[in-house]
Amino acid sequence: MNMQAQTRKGRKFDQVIDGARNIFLSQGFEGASVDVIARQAGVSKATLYSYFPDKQALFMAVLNQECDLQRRAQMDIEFLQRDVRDALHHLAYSMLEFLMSDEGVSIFRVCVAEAQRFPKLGRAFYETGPSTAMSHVAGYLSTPKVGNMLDIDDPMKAADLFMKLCRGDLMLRRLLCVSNETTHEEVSEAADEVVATFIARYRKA
Amino acid sequence: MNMQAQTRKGRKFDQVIDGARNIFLSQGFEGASVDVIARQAGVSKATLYSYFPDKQALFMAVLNQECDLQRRAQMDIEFLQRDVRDALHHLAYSMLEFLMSDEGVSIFRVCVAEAQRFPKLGRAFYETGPSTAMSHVAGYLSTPKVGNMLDIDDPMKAADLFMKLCRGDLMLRRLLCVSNETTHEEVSEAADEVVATFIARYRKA
DNA sequence: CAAAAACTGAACTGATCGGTTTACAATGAG
DNA sequence: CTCATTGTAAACCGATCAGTTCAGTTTTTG
Repeated sequence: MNMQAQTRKGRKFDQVIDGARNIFLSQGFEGASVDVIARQAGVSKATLYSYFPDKQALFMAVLNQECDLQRRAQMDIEFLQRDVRDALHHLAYSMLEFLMSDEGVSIFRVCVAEAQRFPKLGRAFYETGPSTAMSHVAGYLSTPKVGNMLDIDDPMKAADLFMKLCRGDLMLRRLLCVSNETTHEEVSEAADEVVATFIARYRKA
Repeated sequence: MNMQAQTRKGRKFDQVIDGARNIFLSQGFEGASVDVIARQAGVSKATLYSYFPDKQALFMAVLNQECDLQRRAQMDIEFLQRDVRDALHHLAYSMLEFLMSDEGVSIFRVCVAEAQRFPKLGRAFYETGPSTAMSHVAGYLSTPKVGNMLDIDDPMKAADLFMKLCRGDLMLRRLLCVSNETTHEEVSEAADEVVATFIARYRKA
């Protein structure tokens, strides 16, 4: 009967999420007023509140959608086939691209900002975001192919290192709005550096 | 005539800064109301506004004081004397201790949170905080003593790596309020890991 | 002591915000 | 067509907040 599997409740649901996403990511949680979100979404405030009980629930919905998207986009299986060095570079590059993107920076900023007064949010973000990513990396690092080249005893610790290496001065400057532009060359160079350091740490003795 | 070198303007100046520090670091910038700050400082709101033109200026004053304190506390020269490995460990340990402390986390959180709507703050924090620290580390890494043991061509890049290595999963969990407790052993272990990786990357060929 | 400077407490302004309500219009399925 | 669902616009509520004002008190200073 229904073309869509489930129209959540009404036709405007997606508009609301999209509008909220826009405003939240550019203004933060406190900075985003519900009136502005409703206007941006092209929806009345009453409609918005018929979908979500309050502002926090709306924010959580946006966060979940965003993390889902990122998770899906990451980790195309194809790269597992490549040479380990190439695969690591690809992995570092795509992770850096996300971390440095407007979306990545915004969502991280907002979650860190609100974590104290809204702990459920911090935890949700950590688990659907960085923690999941780290597990994926650890999974790859446990592969026999990697085991041939590197001597990794604790894959989670190694994955932590790998991700640490991606979060450097570049990202700090972005988070703090010191410099807002980053070239693809800079990113690729940074990815080189990540791989070099990672292999230096874990190469076979 | 005056016992103190300079009483800035009035007697209550320090009270105001201290009170503001308390509230800002625990509640964030938006979350801290000026009335609450004044009450915490034991000062009338009128007095507070006689020292600072507005809430942002007050926050900047707190930030500057905080970064000054941390800068002064860091980098005791004594550690330069030690064995390089020990010195690096000491450096990593004290940096980690600060990054994981309530103060360190709070100030970082607030600055990241407000950087977008208050860019001057982000820049000020970056420069008096992480950037200065990185320069200090780079300075030490340029030392002949270090040069004897490690092969560092670009000290700033190396310092960036060193600091990256300090900002791992542990700190992420703290920032996002996933886990609020960290033992000294965990920190010391993390410092070991920092040093091991750093030396692996830069040891002489 | 006397005058100037610093401070107080409380009321007040003007604005914003999250969330609710109400009276009404558009939509869409049977 | 009919009627329930879904949506709208705007007023409204109660609360909070940054910043000001002012009449009066305390502290400092000379």
